[in-house]
Amino acid sequence: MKTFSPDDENNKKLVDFLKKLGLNSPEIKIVTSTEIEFKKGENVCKQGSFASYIMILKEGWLKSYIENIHFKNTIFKITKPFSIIGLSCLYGDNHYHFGCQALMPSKVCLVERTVFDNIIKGNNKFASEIIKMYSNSLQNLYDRLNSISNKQSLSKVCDSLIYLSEKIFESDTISPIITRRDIAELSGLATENIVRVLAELKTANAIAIDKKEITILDMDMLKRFSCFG
Amino acid sequence: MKTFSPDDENNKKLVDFLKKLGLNSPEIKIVTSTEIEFKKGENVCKQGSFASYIMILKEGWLKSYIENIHFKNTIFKITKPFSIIGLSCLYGDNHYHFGCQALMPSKVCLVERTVFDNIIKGNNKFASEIIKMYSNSLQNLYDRLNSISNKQSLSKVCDSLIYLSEKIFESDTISPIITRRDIAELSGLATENIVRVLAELKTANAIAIDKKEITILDMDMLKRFSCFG
DNA sequence: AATAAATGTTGATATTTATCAATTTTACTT
DNA sequence: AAGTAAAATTGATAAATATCAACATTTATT
Repeated sequence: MKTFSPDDENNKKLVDFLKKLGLNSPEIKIVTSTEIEFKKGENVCKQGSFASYIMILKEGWLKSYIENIHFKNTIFKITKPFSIIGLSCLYGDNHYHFGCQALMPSKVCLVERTVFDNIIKGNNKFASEIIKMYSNSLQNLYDRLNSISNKQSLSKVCDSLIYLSEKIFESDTISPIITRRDIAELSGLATENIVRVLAELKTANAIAIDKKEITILDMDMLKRFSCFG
Repeated sequence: MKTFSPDDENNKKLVDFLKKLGLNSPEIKIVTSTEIEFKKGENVCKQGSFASYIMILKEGWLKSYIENIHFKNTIFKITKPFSIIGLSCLYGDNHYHFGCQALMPSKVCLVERTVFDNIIKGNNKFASEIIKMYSNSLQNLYDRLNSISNKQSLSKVCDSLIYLSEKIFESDTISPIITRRDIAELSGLATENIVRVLAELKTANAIAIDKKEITILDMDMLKRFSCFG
């Protein structure tokens, strides 16, 4: 008698995801052969280090960020399964231009860059799907840049909350795995200001706060604040 | 007797560029069939409008930017021939997520999105080259985000000058087609601050200013300021 | 369960940058 | 070449945000 563990279930979903991207069974076998576990807070990749791998997030949550000299990070993406991380390093100067850290215990498949590249070159459907991911990544970065570069704190925080709710958690509730500091680094602000803006939004009944969990009560209001600048 | 105009010369270079990307003669014919001229200051594409075309810059210079409600733009890229613009719109929600304007009289080849997509799907070498461009675009956006989100004005301006000198003009001299306002929008600062920081850099003998033309005298110093944060 | 460590919160203050206003210089148009 | 428009510059001021310090709360560890 065969028993199904949560892991089997997850494996099946991963294979489905990869099939939809156009990979055949041998290719799927190749890209899922190396699996690594990361604890909460562990570095999945370090900015500046040699970019040997493209990573496929199989389980857990990650944050990708750019770090500057004074250890002040800018998070530009939160990722959930199943996502591919490191596409920007597929070509270029061979180094990761960003850091990536696990927000909770996570499992990641590592695929050597050259292997990944060869699959792309031999599989048009897959190449096309990868290009779609690049398009999305660029659009996401444009959105971040727009928010961070020419808006004020209230709008920035609203943008971050909208991003987390709509794009990441697909829920009114933002998981407590996201800290105030994460929101700060996502918004390009200091943590203390996040706390203050969140308090404002709570007073305006736009959000509810239960310890670290934030629930969006009035998305329209957040969007108005976001547009207002 | 055949006479060569500057335009013929330019056509030849464009064809060479496209050949290197892996396009064959019929494909080159297709992507260069529609050519449009833009005057200085004209919109090449407008943020929010329907994204029908991928654009190939054949002659001139363009700036790509994100505009917010209060008409405060953030330039994220300056482009010179030969560059492909609009790759982020190849898939997705069918709208340009950025605006693009001619910095001087420019010529652009328009390629319908679907046509471009079909070529990618049938030409592995070209797909691979396009993916390289996506990688570069992402890396450039990471750099911009890093500069704009967690540095101070001096460092931001240095980043912009380094970008313009090394990546764009490939010269110590930054062309006067770049205005103070352009540098401001590239750095995420107000124009008045750009003037002040440039004056500072001039005093420090890091740059020389002749009207609108800026010459970098001490790149090392700029890089130190850039890193300092 | 107790303790330590990390995260969150609040108020006061300093710093940075934007804005505004006035003027000069440069570029464009006829 | 004159006149107009656009861009650059300067100083003064206002606004926004970061920083610092002190403390509270939550989470992790033994």
